[in-house]
Amino acid sequence: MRRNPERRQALIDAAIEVLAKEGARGLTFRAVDAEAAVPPGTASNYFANRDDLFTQVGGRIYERLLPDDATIARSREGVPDQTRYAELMHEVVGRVSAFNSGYLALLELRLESTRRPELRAVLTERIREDIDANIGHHAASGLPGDSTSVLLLYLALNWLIMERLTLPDIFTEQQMHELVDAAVERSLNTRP
Amino acid sequence: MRRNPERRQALIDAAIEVLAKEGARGLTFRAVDAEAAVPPGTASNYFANRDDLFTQVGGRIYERLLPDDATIARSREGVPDQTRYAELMHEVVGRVSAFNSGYLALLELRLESTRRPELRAVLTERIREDIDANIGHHAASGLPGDSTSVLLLYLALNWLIMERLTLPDIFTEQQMHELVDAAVERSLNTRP
DNA sequence: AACGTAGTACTACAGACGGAGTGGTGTCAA
DNA sequence: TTGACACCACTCCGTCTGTAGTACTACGTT
Repeated sequence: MRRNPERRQALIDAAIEVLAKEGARGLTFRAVDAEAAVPPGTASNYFANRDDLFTQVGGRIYERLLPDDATIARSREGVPDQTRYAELMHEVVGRVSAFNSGYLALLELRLESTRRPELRAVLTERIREDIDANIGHHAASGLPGDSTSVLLLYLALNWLIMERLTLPDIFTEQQMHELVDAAVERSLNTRP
Repeated sequence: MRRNPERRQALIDAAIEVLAKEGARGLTFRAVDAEAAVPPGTASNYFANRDDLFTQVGGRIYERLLPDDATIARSREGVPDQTRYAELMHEVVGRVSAFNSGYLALLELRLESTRRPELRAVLTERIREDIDANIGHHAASGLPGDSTSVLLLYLALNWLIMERLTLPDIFTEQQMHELVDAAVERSLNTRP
């Protein structure tokens, strides 16, 4: 088990690409080696077995999907109102669906987690953290809408991205844009 | 290419189970043969190649996820109000997540459709039909809420089922129940 | 009722591919 | 000199597709 962190990260990034391109079953040591353009056998030195590979990718992939520091900083600027919030959500949807392979890989991992308890445990933890962070962030912003609003938004936007990435002809760009706006609007403007 | 429709259907059903259990890459002729408990080589006689197998499964799986006639009949009874509508949505979520392997198989197919244009075409058509039917059905019911409401509900419920099937520990049963209610409520009670 | 034919179920096999794992070699740094 | 690491070669194993060939069954014909 090798310890070179840069190389390990590069291998994990390669694994994400492989997941998106070939699916979960296609994620093998050989495929990762090829994708990362390292000599065959390298990945085998960094991960004990395929299970370990899945788990490590599951642990890191969420970090790659989160906004970078610059984006976070920008998100804290300005007055938090509905327009601002909608902009943010567009940013999230845009960023996540731009990192195409990352989200597809996450979907593959979710399905694979049906068969791998360790992977499921890792993903559950990461995603719960993310959801809690979103709820907390929203509460701190002082905008209307309770945690249920945030969750409904979370649900809708996730499937919207899913739809865009897997069956892009179902909705037009225009429709998707409107759906994001509508989701934000209805999330914030709740009836008593 | 054999023509026995019952046997073909049985093989497709077996393929759905295989998809859910083993993932898209695990869907092979041999695996289908084994799942359907028929001699090896049988599936190979019913589908020209793997691509054909995927496409045929994609064409049928949606039928297995739709409500049966009895459920449709019941759904037309009673006065259409919000309570009734919520019941219906609970029925949908319950039915679809009860047919566990069917929905998982559909998710696998969606991901696989990234790599198979024919499959993508089939799925796109089926899903668009379903969405249009839902919008039409809702419009005919006379309940408040426009097509955007229906779409947002569609998005949220789909991801909710996804969450329940792949990472069941993210939300409690209680939470999921509340989310369905909240989604219906907010979908119907829109602000001008 | 016997027969023939077509469609289908089943079996077996050939050929090929790809992946896991392992042991070994060269190299660089402490 | 020793240890960690990148890199490479090789073997074993499992599995997949496609096809050829045989056995069965149902049905129509005479």
